[in-house]
Amino acid sequence: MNVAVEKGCKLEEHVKKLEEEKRKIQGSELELPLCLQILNDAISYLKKETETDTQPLLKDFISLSKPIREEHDEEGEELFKEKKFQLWRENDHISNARFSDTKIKNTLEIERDEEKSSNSLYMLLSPGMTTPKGRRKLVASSFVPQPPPYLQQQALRKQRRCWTPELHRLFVDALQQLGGPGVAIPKQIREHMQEESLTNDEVKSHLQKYRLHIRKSDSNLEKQSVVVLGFNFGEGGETSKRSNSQSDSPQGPLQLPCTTTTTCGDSSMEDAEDAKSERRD
DNA sequence: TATTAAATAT
DNA sequence: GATATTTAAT
Repeated sequence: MNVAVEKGCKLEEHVKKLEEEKRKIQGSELELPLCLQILNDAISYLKKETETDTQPLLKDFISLSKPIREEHDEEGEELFKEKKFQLWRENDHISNARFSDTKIKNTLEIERDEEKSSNSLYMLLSPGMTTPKGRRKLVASSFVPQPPPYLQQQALRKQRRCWTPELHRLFVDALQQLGGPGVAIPKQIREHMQEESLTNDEVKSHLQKYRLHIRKSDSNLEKQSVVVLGFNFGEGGETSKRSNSQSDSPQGPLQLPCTTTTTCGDSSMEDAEDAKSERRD
């Protein structure tokens, strides 16, 4: 007859303990946002439970008798697996990392490897939550978790722009019109190209690559002339790495295969040399 | 596994 | 806007 009362007392006691712990970590709210959230959830759940005096489902969520462990060792893993809860890093700097499809895919692959034949609950990790060995540090919930909407949003990565030869041609033309790669700025280039679908960022990225290529060509050229002048007596380093007739030598075109698998042909930086003579920094 | 184009962050 | 870093394709 006292069973219910006893249970209620235990729950209340536990709520008090939780609230006490909550107070303790409230000072470190920024460092432990998730702990706080978990505590809040647990407390409100427990409170509801004491009110309604329903069968405590909480044991599925948190063990009342044992403290929560953040780390677990091999032996304890099985037991710990039963108490799963989802932890998303929200305010952590790591949350800046995008939740790319690949990451989700990789995580699921890890999951599959680890729990192949078990009753398998997906345990998605937010980026950076694995140990160096790839083992999980924190455990996920007992339902199949979905990243919260804001993380799903982050998962969307812009589709790759393919720089077709024509597009590159436009780009180089624009550069020439605008005074060369050293002076032209992405916004002007884009406007000059009059390619509606292009964004400044895309142009910027392409320009960066273009400039890098020029720089690389320059330094190769310098090294070559040093060798020609007979000053390079040192180790066979860079210059011996490729034969002089290679097509990506400063005089020749550098093929930049387009990464898109389908329709895009080769793009190339072959005009880099032309433009080089025009640039003035 | 290394290279690198393109995207994204700083 | 420039540069550094990350992602993803090959």
